Amino acid sequence: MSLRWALIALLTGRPMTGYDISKSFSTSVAHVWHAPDSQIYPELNRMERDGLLTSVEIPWGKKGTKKEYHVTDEGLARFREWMESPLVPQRQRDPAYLKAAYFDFADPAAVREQLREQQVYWEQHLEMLERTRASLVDRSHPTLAARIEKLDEHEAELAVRCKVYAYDGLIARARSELAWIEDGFALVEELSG
Amino acid sequence: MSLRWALIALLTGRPMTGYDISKSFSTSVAHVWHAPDSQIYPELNRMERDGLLTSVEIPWGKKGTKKEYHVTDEGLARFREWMESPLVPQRQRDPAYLKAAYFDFADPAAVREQLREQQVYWEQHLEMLERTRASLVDRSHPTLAARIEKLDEHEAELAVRCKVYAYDGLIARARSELAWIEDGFALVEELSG
DNA sequence: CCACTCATGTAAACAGTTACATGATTCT
DNA sequence: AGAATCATGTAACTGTTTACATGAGTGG
Repeated sequence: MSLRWALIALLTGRPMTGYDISKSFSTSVAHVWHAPDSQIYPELNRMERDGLLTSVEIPWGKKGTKKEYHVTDEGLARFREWMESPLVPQRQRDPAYLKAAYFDFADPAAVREQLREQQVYWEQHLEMLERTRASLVDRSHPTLAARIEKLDEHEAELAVRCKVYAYDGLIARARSELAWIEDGFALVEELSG
Repeated sequence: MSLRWALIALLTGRPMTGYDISKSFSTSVAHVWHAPDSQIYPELNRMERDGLLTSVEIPWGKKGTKKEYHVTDEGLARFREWMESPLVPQRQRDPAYLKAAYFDFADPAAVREQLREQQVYWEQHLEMLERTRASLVDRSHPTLAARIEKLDEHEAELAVRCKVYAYDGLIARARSELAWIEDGFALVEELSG
């Protein structure tokens, strides 16, 4: 259900077509919420049907049109409702921890290899998060820039702080994963030694 | 698919009935992988059909029987295969971060309330993780105790270290969440001030 | 005999993944 | 002319959640 709110959140910045949204979801939004095209387009249609969005047909090329989605008052009200409703704690379901608990069942070399892969992944992820955080602070981030255009300086500052706060959480998580992976290398030495 | 491996992982400790497993999944295993009864029983049947488990009918009371599941060699081999196969990085999909990025859309009092709830949840969760970690270190944890009975002291020590390592990761994550929530309280002061 | 635990599921709905499908437009 | 991008999906499948269903055994 959160996909719905992630879509509204994005569209409060500026109206977008399904394609624009889909591109955002494969870049910056993906840090907070991932979804493939095949989930986005049908959900946009359902949201329009439910009155949370309206769409404007925009000519594209000679014959084609594209649909630009706008958040309705109803959509914004529902978004606020969700924002203020209690957050249900996520159930733990991360294969990395499950595997770690049983590292003694696997070949230490294979474990080391997996740790290396995870390390590369999280290092790249962390770098991306830090780049995005910087683009929020200096307000060069395109979606943020579009959003804060409509706001006064005080409101803009608060909007930026919230986004930076979210990224700080993600960055802390990434660092914590990397520290844990580092400890994993020490553990695997014991397993093979 | 990881449910399957979580089930085998648990059953490598000792043979269990569906009910035992289901109880484990609502207590200690839930720290690493959550699943409800309605997912566990059908999966056990599929795993038996696929030759990963065998079951022994055990009389229960006067008329009834219960099924005790044992991991087969095939099951153990497949588990090792999974353990040594690359770990696909989890896509980010945590409503807490999505909400945080848009805190400026919500009433600060509502945000503060949610932060408090999250704080209570993570504090309790952390306490439970630390209790479980302690029971692994002193080897009083029932599933672990059953598992290490079959092992020599060196192997037992390694098995314990792996489980402790997994819990250390979960504990670090919980602490990181709590620190982030703490920062959230500071942020919400700015939003309402 | 009543409540609780033990025991095992089914059914429907929802969320998410993977693979496939198609055609127009713009850039080189 | 061909490649890349813009644009929008459908279909089949897997995984997860929620609600419901049922009955035997055990302890007070």
